Amino acid sequence: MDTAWLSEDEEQGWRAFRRLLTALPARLGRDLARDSGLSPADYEVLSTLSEKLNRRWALKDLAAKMEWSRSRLSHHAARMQGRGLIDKEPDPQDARGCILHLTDDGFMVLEEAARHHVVSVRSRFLDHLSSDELAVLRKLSTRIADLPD
Amino acid sequence: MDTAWLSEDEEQGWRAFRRLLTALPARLGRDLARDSGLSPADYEVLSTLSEKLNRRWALKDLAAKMEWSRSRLSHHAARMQGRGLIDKEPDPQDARGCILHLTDDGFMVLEEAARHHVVSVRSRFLDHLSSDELAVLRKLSTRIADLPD
DNA sequence: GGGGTGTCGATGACATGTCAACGAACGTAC
DNA sequence: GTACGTTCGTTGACATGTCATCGACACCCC
Repeated sequence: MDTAWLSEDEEQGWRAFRRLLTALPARLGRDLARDSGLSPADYEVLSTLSEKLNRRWALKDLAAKMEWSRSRLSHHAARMQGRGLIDKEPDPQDARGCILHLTDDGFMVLEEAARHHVVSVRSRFLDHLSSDELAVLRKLSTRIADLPD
Repeated sequence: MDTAWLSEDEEQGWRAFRRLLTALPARLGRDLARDSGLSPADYEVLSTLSEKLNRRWALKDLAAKMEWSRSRLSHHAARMQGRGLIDKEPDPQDARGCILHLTDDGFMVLEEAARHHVVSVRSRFLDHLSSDELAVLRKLSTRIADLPD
């Protein structure tokens, strides 16, 4: 039904890719939870925060960078604050805003998680691609992700 | 952080692909909801059910086919039954089990949804790939998705 | 400097998914 | 035929995500 008006090649390609689209994130997410007790969302927040020099970021900017809604990040940050991974401070520049920052605890958790995560990404993904395939994948991914929303 | 021990090429490739991994399902899901009022999960249940000749499937078999947990499908099927998209019957072969079947309503909703969905998959994905790229993507997707869990 | 407009983060209602636990029914071995 | 372990679908508690709404504040323009 799904692919009633696709050619045979298109249908097979789309089917195969759709399987990857569900299986790969599920596997990486399971590895992450097992190795570090983090959800993929936790990991994304921590790693994005850690990219800033002072490990601080205004909520709205972090949300924009990750392409999350402010609501989603507000909910998630509250939970992560409860676990001591990040802290929240008032923004001195804007009394409406708030600054999220990675705690030392959060940073340590992230470093340990990253060590495992890289292994996971390799063993479940990168190790099974030739460099040509990776180049093709990168080009096509960029092209499609860059399409207007 | 994420990619601290990846080569430059690996990091760029993985980053680009990760963007696709989140952006594409989000866009297709939005299209689906807008065009048909279905969630991606709804659509998957309906289209998988419709593949059987009699549009009937034991819950456990449907769950296995879609690689869902029985719990997830039980929850989801209950909601879809409430909307009249599917029905639930006792399994004559096994008094523990139940048979899900696509209602006429559900089938009509699916047909309309599929019409739009194909357009969506084309315009957001297939139309932007050469046939060579699609072939590469299919091969690599199959290889990676087929890895053990 | 005051008023309208827009942005910020928080919140509550809701939809969805996971997990562990459960009772009922199955199937096998005795 | 009955006792045992397994499988079935359901359920409840919980984690997570969306959306609409809100009060507080910022910004702009007069």
